[in-house]
Amino acid sequence: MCVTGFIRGDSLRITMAKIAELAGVSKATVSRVLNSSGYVSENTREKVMKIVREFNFVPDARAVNLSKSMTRTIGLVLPSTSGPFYMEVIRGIEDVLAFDGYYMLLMTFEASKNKNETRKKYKSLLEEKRVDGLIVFDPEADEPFVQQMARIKKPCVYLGREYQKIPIDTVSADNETGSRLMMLHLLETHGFRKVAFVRGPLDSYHGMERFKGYRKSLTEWGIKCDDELVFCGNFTREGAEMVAESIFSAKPEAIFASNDEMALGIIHKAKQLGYSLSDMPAIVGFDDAPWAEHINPALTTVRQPMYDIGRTAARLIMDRLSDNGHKAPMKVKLHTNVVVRESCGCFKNRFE
Amino acid sequence: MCVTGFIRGDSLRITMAKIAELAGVSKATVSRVLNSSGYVSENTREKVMKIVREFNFVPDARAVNLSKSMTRTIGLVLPSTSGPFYMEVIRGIEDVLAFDGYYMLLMTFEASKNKNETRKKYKSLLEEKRVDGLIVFDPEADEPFVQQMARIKKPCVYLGREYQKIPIDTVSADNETGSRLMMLHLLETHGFRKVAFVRGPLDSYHGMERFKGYRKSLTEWGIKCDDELVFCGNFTREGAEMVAESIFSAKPEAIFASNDEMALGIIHKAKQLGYSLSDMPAIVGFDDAPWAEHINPALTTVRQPMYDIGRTAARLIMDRLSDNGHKAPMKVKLHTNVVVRESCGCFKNRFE
DNA sequence: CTGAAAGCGCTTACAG
DNA sequence: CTGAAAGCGCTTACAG
Repeated sequence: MCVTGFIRGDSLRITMAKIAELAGVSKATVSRVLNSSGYVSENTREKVMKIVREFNFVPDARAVNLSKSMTRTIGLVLPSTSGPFYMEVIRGIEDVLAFDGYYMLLMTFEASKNKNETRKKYKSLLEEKRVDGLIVFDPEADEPFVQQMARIKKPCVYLGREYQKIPIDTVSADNETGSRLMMLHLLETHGFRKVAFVRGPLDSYHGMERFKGYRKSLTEWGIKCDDELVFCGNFTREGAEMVAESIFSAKPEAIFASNDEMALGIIHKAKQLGYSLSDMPAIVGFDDAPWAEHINPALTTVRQPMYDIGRTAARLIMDRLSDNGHKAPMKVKLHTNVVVRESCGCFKNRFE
Repeated sequence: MCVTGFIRGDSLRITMAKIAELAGVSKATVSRVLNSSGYVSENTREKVMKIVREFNFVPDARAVNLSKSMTRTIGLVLPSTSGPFYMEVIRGIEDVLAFDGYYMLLMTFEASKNKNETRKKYKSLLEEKRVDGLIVFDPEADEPFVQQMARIKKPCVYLGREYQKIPIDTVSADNETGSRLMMLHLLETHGFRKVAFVRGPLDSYHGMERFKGYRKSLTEWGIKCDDELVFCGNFTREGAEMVAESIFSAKPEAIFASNDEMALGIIHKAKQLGYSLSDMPAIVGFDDAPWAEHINPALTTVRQPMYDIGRTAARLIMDRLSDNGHKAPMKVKLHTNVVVRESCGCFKNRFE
């Protein structure tokens, strides 16, 4: 059986109409066979499947999407892919999406110069129905914008912040408490009293949260927050190396860098300045970067449950998609925890 | 002007037909305005845009895709997201896609148990026209399967391998030459003659390539390839730690682990066994993992240009998409290079 | 159990 | 410069 115009196995231009014609049935029947929906006699099912296989026919997803009014795709927006742990978020999300047969559209802020352009772009992902739902990690998005996102009334969860006043799903880790847990370790376990803090960029939401935790802890312990012990960084290693000397000259017992990159820079500088591992002040970070356990001394830091954040967010989206019930927005908050290694002074110099 | 059934700003159920009706023109005209295609009088353009803005109308991408017969989406398939450098590939690809206004659909092997299932899935991405093109990093895909991919006759580039006999675009880094460059460094610069090699899983294509480079170098230098110096690993740190002791007892001058994870495991074990940094044999890796420069000693390793691989692949796809010329498949091969740090013996113990 | 027909929401020649 | 109409390739009540 050779039909003019088509080559077997060439799925390029074959459509359901052709399959129907060749099988001697209607498009509706082919559709039923392919979707296992409605009744089809075993006989015609066979007949149809034979042709389908012969031509390796695969329905056009764009047409299916339009008809069924869905896409089986979830958008994911991340600040970057190179960050230490965004990959964990992706993994958490993919695990649940793959299970439900959904696809993931990935977009980052990295490739574009203008953040607001990127925001417009991810917003339209939802508006133009290119995705059924959206997961966004954009902690610098301001409230009016997030309000707009909420008004689209499509499944959308923001990661990393709570936006308490906005009716939108969020999943975040408690950065402030993370800071406080670290301070607890430094103040209680080690008995330090003079703890320096290296801030991130002042417009960073998480940087702010972490700093708040530091200050509140000091207050709780009745320690005055000394401005001389608070330093400005920009979350980069280089930036931290620049201020490292002035930090050292303030003679702190411990240095709390608000991310691991900066902690690394400070440790590096300390070595350059001739500090040995044993007389270096305690230096701790935040994030638990993939290399944090490998550096020398191994870095004590705060870990955010990135995988769980991704997983929880994806679950939330899937729920919204199936229930389509108008449940109240959820504000999920996950725990951070301190990963104790060597750089705080615990287990110091195990192999030396 | 309040139209029944619609709330301003509610883009949920408004379609082009409604916009046309409200603006008192035809759908065709609205389409022309929105796409800036064909002639439209300034007057009607204004009229239409006013309504469009008022209702925040965004055309349904699914319908556009179906009509225009495209999706502006490229699929990307990766072994995992947690690997050391896949993120670089993503970044390279995204940089060019974002520039051309394309979207990226990401899929990994990680979330699924069965590799062949995943292959079927990414193949259908192209068949069902969910994406316009596909970039695949799946070095374990066998030739018959890749043949099938080639026959789909849609833009598709395979990363990491050449598949010389198959007419399909590929972009890969030269792993074998990478190994040889490393061996050159070990043999020539350091004058080592007794170099152990730790293989990856035997079914790994890259593992094979790297091993070949090792053997060829030895042959070239007239050194007999001693089986006693070749060890089996599985690309994991734990696996390497298991064989580390037997490696040491063979007393090699240098140990070439065919990836960084294994090098790390061996270094770790060496420390545990009491080796000091100065009497440890040279230990080098492959991949340049993000933490490779941070460990102690800093790891000498081979670097693949992952960003360039991604970028090149995306460019290739974009070209295919615009030209739609039937140019011959391209086999792009990029260079690897040795990153010299401390673990080979160069700059040993700078800060000690 | 099966088919004719309308519909999903756009685009694009073709007339005028 | 603009509109009527066909088309993209499916799905889905509705009849029978």
